[in-house]
Amino acid sequence: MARTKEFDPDAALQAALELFWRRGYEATTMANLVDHLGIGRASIYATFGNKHALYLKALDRYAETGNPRLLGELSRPGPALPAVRAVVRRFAAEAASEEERLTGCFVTNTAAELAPHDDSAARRVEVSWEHLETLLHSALVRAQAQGELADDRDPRSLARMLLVLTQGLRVVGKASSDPARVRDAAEEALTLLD
Amino acid sequence: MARTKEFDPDAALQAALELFWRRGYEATTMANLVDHLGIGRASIYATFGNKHALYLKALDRYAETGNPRLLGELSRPGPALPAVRAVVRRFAAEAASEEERLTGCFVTNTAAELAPHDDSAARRVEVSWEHLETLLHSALVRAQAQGELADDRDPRSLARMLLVLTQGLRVVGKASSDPARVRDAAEEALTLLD
DNA sequence: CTGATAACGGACCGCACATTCCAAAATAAG
DNA sequence: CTTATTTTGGAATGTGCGGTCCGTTATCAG
Repeated sequence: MARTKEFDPDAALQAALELFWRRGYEATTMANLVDHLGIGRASIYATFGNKHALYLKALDRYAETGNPRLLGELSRPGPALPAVRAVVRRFAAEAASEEERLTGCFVTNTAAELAPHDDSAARRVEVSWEHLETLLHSALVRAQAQGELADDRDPRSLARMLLVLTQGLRVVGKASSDPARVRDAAEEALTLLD
Repeated sequence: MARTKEFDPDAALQAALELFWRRGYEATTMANLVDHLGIGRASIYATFGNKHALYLKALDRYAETGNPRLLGELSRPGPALPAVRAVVRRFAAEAASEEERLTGCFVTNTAAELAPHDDSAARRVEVSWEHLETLLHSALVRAQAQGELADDRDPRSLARMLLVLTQGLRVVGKASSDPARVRDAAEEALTLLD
């Protein structure tokens, strides 16, 4: 009946995610997207709506595919505390890397750039954080049940503290040149789990 | 010899700071600045250079005048730990407030929005963080000397951890609606000082 | 093969932005 | 008072943006 699409919408969305992730919302122009996705302007609009809608779709995709392996460790049976430590250390390592300077966490970036004046973006950020906090919380509860964590510790506030810390790591990593700073901060926070 | 300025450059800079602080760099237009400062476009350019230079001057002003009273407590003689706790709690309270959603910490905002692709802004952010870390560090060293903090704790990594945490508080506060989250996170982190 | 349909690329549009220009106004020195 | 000098507000400029339009091209049903 009609001509078929010449590009893979899924791959295009992934490419858009990469670009938004690296440069942010405002700094990414439609011309950049046309170049990077390798498809025509009109096709982008026909497929994804407008720039804002495309950004939200990219954010959704990031949230869905965002490191399922690492976070999966948090809910795997067995010792829970090592998984929590691994997640925090991973955040710190990424925050300290040179590459981080240019990318960071897409959710953190969205929180800082869009959340204050964009409700639909803020909602998604909130969902992501809620998700991570819940994952950390249940891992800590499990750790407590398994005797890895003292009974007098509060898993809820520990999870919140780790969540806030990870977001801080990403922000500090964006402008701080000294990798030791984020590493020290993470290790110090992890002593709360001893 | 010539006509005198009709406005106070210092007050104008303060007004520019307020605007940049509330809306960020990109979202603030020169037209907004003209309205808010109450002076003409040409006068702004003649006095401050261009938009970017004005932002940097506003950032410098923020760093100079940024809450000297609160941070001054950190170096005042007497018990040091209560001052550290007060600073962290202040950060948390501001991050949890409704107003925070719209302002946040100007340095944190700059780190997230400009630092990745603006070296001169990144340098100033780095200086501010270095300053806060140093203040916290020397307060903790003093606390240790005065027997308020156990000798086996490391003031350097504690200071770094608190610095990263405060930045995380500001970012999370920007998009998270639950004030308890940042409050719990801060209190949990402060138990590291017990 | 044929025609209806949808995707394609690139030209195009209106707008908003940062920056500059200019004529009028106001000041201070002589 | 006169004149040189600077400020001032508003108009003008040029650029780059997000979004749309349209002629062309490819696909599929019959």
